[in-house]
Amino acid sequence: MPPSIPADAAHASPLTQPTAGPGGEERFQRSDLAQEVAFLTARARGRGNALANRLLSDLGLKVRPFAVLAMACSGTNPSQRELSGFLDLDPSQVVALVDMLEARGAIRRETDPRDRRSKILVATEAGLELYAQAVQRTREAEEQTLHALSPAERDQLRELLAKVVF
Amino acid sequence: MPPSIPADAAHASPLTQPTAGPGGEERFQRSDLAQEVAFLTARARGRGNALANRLLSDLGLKVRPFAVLAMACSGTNPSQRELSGFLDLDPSQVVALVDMLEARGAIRRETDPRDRRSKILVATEAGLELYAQAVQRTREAEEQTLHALSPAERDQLRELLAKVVF
DNA sequence: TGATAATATTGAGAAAGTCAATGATTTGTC
DNA sequence: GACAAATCATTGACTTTCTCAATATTATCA
Repeated sequence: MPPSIPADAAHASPLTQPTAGPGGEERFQRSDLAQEVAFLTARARGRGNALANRLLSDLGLKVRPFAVLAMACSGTNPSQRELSGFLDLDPSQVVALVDMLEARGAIRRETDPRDRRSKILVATEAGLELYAQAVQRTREAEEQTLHALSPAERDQLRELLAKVVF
Repeated sequence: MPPSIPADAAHASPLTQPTAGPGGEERFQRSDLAQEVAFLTARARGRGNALANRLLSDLGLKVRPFAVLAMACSGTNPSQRELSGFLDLDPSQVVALVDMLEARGAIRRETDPRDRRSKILVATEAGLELYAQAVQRTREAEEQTLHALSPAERDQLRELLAKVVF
């Protein structure tokens, strides 16, 4: 067996140290990609989403329906169009989510008297209760997701992200 | 026209001020949901992703393939399994992405001599050039996405997110 | 009044995510 | 050394999510 040192050097045979580090992924943390905010953000949202979905599952909810419910419970009386914009969802996706939550009796559609084309979402009593339960789960998810950050750092992160997206 | 003050208060008829504010979504920014880091993160990644995809489109790339290419170009010699973990993708998704990039001639699979089950990804010359082009696009996307933040704030954000996800 | 635009909705098709099964290979155990 | 169990890449089926065009209803504007 040859000493596993191929002849050419440039970029043809980087098989010299395939799995160098311990066993983890620390090896990748210095890559260009790992420095991109976009990558870090995607990873954070992926992890957070997965955890939140898990914690919400016993309520028969996922993150998306939760967001719609939360807005219906917010007292801001959003229309579906506004929700579509605020939650970055296609109008047709909002329809599906609202259908589901309305079928569960958590929210109601009320046609806006000012503009009878649009439907305003309002929470039912049951919806408010469901939301109260769900919020506990998402708070726990946030707690776990951000456990590496101090309270001050969490506020910092929240404010920086708010600056970015608003 | 009545003074638009419905008889019941609680949660039955919130049709009083459907579209109060100017025209935008400032109205929703004080909702509970808008305070959740998870929501802000999802929004940031959604916006950033969409922009990056747009800027990468003339290279025939999207964010996901770009990430795989970036790791193949990183000099860390990742296996597909490692990529799956690092990028939060199902192994089968990695297969599809690698197939595509390999068909384009941007990367190659090399079976790890230390473990002949796993394949290590390495960039070709053409892949390195493609990556160089692509990185310009993603830098521009990051620039635009984070335009509201100062350089110091961008570093802060990067470090906070890194703490969260690593 | 009539033309134009916006809202919710439907439906179709593409893309992405999830999961189980498989062949090849490695690792651990006797 | 042989055998069982675990791991990697891969395939395929399946579900969920995304994206887009078309439509009926209602508003807005000239």
